[in-house]
Amino acid sequence: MLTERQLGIVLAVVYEYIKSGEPAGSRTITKKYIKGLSPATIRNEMSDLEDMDFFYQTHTSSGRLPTAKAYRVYVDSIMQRSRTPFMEASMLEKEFYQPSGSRSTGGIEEVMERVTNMIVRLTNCVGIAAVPALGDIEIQRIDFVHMGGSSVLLIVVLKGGLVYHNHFTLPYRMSPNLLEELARRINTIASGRNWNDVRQVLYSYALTGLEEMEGICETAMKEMENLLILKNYRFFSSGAQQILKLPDFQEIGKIQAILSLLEEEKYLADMVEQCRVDNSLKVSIGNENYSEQIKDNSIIFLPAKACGQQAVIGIIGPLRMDYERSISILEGIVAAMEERENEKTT
Amino acid sequence: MLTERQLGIVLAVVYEYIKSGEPAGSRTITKKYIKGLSPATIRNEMSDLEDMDFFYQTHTSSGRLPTAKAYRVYVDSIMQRSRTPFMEASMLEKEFYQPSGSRSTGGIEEVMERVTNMIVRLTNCVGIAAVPALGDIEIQRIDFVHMGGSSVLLIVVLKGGLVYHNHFTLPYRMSPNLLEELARRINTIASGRNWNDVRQVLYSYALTGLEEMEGICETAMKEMENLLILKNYRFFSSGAQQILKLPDFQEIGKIQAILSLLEEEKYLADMVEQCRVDNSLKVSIGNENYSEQIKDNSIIFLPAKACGQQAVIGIIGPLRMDYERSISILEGIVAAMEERENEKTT
DNA sequence: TATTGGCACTCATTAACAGAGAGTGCTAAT
DNA sequence: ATTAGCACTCTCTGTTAATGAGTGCCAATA
Repeated sequence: MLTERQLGIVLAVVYEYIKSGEPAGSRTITKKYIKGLSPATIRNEMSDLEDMDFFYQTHTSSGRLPTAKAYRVYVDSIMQRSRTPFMEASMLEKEFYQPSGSRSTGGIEEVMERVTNMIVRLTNCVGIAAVPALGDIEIQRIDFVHMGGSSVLLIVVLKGGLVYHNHFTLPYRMSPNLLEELARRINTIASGRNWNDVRQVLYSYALTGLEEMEGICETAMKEMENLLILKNYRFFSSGAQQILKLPDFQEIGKIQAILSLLEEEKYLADMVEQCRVDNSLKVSIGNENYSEQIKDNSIIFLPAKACGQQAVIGIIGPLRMDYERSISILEGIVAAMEERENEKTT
Repeated sequence: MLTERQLGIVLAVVYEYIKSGEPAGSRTITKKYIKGLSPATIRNEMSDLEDMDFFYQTHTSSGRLPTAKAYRVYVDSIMQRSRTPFMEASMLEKEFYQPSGSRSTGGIEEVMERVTNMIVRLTNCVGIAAVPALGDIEIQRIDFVHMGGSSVLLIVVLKGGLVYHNHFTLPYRMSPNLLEELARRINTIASGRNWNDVRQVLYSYALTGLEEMEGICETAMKEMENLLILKNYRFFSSGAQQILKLPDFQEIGKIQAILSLLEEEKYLADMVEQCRVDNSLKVSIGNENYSEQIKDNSIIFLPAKACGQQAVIGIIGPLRMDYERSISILEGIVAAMEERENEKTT
């Protein structure tokens, strides 16, 4: 569909624009990328490519700007050729081991936080990390804390150290002792398994011999369901401050788009889900995104492992981002995380 | 120090600027606020007031803009005269009772979140809520969750339902049973009291009969100290998105100032502390703030009560904010919170 | 002595205009 | 198929002029 030369021009224009931030003109292309041809030839090709929706112009005589379609071609070409591993990989490891205070260990939450911070620092874009599909993660412990009256605090600890908690009210008062008994029963069954596996059987088991507590059990179960299923992912992100410095985000509207994206989470959740099940790198460019409002942004997600859990790390940045660098940085971090995982288990 | 008329002019200029956003000229003042005098007279006064540092001009022939000093005079005058209670108070109550899903109750965290959201919605500024001085809050429950090996998850539940958790590593491996025993002992002593009261005695008590666990106890105590003392306040905030819409925040730099203020927290902590001990409304205007970078912002804090705990709610907004409205909204929310408190205990 | 009217002056803002520069599209020549 | 040449378009910058809001100052006034 594209000739060799056309492909070269597309790649050149995208590359030039990523590096310089300026629209690329025919002259620049002949000088820097496709030597031996005259600007006029390139112009003709460019005109064709514009018809094919790879380029656009801000005005009739400006240079060419790549469309999302062109970025897609560019990213695909990057992914095919082998990337040079991120050079500062050694720094990554150090980062992981350098304790952020006195406590050098830390559960999955701390790892995720460090990862996002690292991404922000290295890319100046917004870093994201997510632990997906809570229902699939082994339950470590469940606790009810009696807060007085019929008010109860539910705490769920998942394997890897994710902690969720939520307040709820029981249909009637109950004694702390009964509550403890209930927690013990639930723990006996649920601990070591994941919620999806036990949700069906848990209710009847917990109730055995405590039939008078039916209402309470039901409420408690519903609450756990809320915590683990409705909140399907746990997102960590940072760097919203950083992007304010980027030239691509000098418009308030764009910042707003990103902030609301982070707040909504549901669009991200879709992509994270895809990345997780396919277990492969995902790049979503501009209007390929689900949400209209972030059509000026690109999102990259990569599967990773943290504290024995599946996880996904990624980055949100401008359409015009250095995809090659971003991807190899993410790959470097995933590798560092992997290494850390292995070391832990030995 | 200021004549009656001068005071009137200062108030008029601030008021006019808050309402219109435009610098106030001498003519406007005579037309809208101080009738019966000619613009020339006002000009003379204004010139004097500019020398006294109440006004400044963007250029030699622009209208007058209020300085922080003028805002201070204005705010002081507002605080003296009685405010009309916030009319939409009924809406506030509804808000509190309207459940945000199916669960209508909720611990202090949910209350704080609702409060900040309410502030944002009503003022279009950044809403803040803080639970201060964790060391003073009664401890409800302490838990250790054994995460395998020597890795432990510490969970602390405070009265009102604040939950803190953190991972740490013990100096050597230990059995889950011993860990449970330790937790039980600590709970026996600490539960129902605050950390400041028990920190001294806790260590020796917990150790009695378990001398071989000295290292573990020490680590665990240090970890609790970290959680409760180093993190002296728990801040909730929202609305960073909203302010992007405000005309005062069209400059990226200003947004950045606010975001970093929210992230650092330590400047806010000082003010919250003051507000808490004095138990009174605090307004910090522009360069009265500790931090240089937020000299274009004002912060208002008001003491409040939530779930039996002392709390502080507040708002961060532009220098040019509607102080009167902001304050009465905050007062309205505090009143609604109070009412809710009373209802709970009956 | 406090107030006022009058006037010159300053500065921001806007529009209109011209020239330079970058880049294109088209056409005719190679 | 490629290229050189040229007209054309559009942005960007700087200049100029007109407008208008507002001040500062001074002399007149009550």
